[in-house]
Amino acid sequence: MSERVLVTAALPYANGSIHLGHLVEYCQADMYVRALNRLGTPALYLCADDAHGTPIEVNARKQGVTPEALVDRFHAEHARDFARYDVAFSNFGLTHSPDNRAIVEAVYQTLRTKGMAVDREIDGNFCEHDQRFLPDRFIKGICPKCSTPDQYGDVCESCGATYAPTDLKEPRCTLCGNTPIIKKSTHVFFTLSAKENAEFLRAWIDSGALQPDIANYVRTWIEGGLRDWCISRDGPYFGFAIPDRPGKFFYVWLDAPFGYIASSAEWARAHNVSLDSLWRSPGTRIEHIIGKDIVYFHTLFWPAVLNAVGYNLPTKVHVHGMLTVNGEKMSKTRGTFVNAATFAEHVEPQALRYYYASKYGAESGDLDLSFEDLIYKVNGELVNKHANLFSRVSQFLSQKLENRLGDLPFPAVSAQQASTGDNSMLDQARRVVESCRRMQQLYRAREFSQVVRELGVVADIGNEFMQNAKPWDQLKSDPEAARLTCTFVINVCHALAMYLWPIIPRFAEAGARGLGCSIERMDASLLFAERNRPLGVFERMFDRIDKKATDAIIEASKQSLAPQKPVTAPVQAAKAAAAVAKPAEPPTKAEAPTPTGPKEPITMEQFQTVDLRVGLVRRAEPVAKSKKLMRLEIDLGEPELRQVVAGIAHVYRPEQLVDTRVVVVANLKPATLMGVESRGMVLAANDGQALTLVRPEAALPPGSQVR
RNA sequence: GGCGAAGUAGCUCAGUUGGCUAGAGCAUGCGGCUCAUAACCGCAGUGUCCGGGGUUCGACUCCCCGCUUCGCCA
Repeated sequence: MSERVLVTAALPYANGSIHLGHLVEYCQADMYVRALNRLGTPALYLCADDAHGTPIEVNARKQGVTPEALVDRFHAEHARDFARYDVAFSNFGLTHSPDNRAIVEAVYQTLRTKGMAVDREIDGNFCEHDQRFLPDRFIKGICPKCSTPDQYGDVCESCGATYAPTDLKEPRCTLCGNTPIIKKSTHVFFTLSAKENAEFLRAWIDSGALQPDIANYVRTWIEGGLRDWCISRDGPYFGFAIPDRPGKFFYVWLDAPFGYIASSAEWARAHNVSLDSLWRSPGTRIEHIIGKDIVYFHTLFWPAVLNAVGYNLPTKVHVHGMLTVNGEKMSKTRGTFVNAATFAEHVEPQALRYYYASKYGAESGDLDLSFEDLIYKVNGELVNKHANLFSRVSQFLSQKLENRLGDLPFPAVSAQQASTGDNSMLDQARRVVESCRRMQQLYRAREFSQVVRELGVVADIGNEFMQNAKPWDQLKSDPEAARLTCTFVINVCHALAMYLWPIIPRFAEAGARGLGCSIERMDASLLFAERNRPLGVFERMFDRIDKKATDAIIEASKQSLAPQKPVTAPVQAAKAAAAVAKPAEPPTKAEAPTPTGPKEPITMEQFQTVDLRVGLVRRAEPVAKSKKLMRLEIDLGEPELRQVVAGIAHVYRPEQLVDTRVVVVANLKPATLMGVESRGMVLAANDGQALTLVRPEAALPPGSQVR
């Protein structure tokens, strides 16, 4: 059997939405896998949602749902987002799965047997109020070095000092604000510090698994001395219970990477092959694609544990840089922290893929997304150069030459020979083929930016050829010469479709349909064989991006993620609400629109001033002394629940509301009804008699926009 | 502080073992074409290759010092 490649992208955490930064990685890996497969190297793209850990456990509890429910919700959302960006996993699993549990338990047993998992008692920060040990990120206090308040338990954002949570001055639990105490607990450690691990890791790095700069980086860690790694956590924790250690769970960073293997297991079962044929097989190459931020986990613990338990080692760990937007770190206030879904609402996702491809190299440098640059690249290259070439030649043939290809003055096989440098049609064909062969190498090396450059060269050959041959002139004296010219250019388009596919598959497929060509294999030896047949029907392939669209992305990102601060102080808010609630509205009774009658038309802009959101009702109770009013606490995806008063108590009972979804006007000015402040309004339909809540049909996450 | 990356035309960048007049795209200017999504083709410029030393017949490329920017540091 031929060699197979397993490509993984890091597991997204199932506690938040996919954003543009995530997509840097998933698109890159997707292009790589698509390219490998079309180059004839079977490749799988494996990923999963990372379901475990304290943040998910705490967040689920806050929302009053089980961690499983929270995770399932994000899993569905992530799958939907990835599909929109043509990120096509062979399998997209979830680390909270039976396969993963079985794998992790077996790994643990092996480590125990080999004496590589040992117990050790350590001090932990324990909150007596919440009855739990607190991870570093759940403790805040004053930095011991520079006295900046409100710093996490591991590192000071102000001076960059690193320390233990116990070093903090005035440490507090971020959940309840109480001071944690020190408490002992027995934990399981993986004996990373054992000599053989350092030796093994040095050898593994020397095998060429890492880019040179990353290899250097990791070597400094090894030479600085490796420490044992704690692989257990105290409950309450959302994770896999450790079989022989009641109350303890496997640390998320132990089971998360095994999610790669568990995801492979799901794929293997569905395709009727054994897991061992993938992960314990000399015929498999494992390639991880990860961000800089998690190099540590993938280059020390992970290979060391794999080595200990006898799985295939990573052949490559490709590290990419972080995303900046418009030259700066993604910022929620600036609107540059953009969710995948938000971007896709305004700009065709393939534009982002093309742009990212034009920036991807094999090195680990950061990648900047400049919206200005995005527009330039997509409009100036993808549309003007590529899409327009398909368009001009297809339409010329269909309008003037019965949509039929002619023959070329050379056999396809002669296009495979080296260019001689003359400017003949054959020689230009050879240049195209040479470009395509270069692209094959570049794809394998993940040098996508150079692929994009090479694609530009090919498109230029097509455009220049058509321009110089002037088929519109040829048409007058020798229509067959014009047909010949177009046949050549169609073959250039075929090459483009074939080699654009890994980057922008739907664009390439639309192009191939119009040409009636196959692009199932990325193989330069198949080029210049398109001749003597009718052409397909041309479809418009891409539209330019308007700056208004990217502006809208930034605007929408500000809105959807800006913390919902009260617009005014409570007292002022009450006044403002009174002002709105009372006068000023209908001019006269006669002119006032009837409830059922049509209202004045409004513009889209006016409508968009209303911020409608999906809300998940957490608590509901009737307002005392009121017949109709119900006090609701609603999750709008904000840090805190929203208190909203709704006139629905005469129709709904509290238990009919809790844990159901409603639609909320999120930016309504606060008002006080019967002495209870209401910050928002729940939408309900009313025909004058019956009243019914407006409810989203699917269980979208709280805070989802309604429009 | 330590480690690392980067600094080349107005902008974004390419320049794999040191070698002929330092390149591409965009933007700008001029000209051409009309099949095409105001697209396409041709021509034209401009650079103390961050600064300063050094090695060399020769340095954007190698070495040292400095400046600036940006990452990472369990």
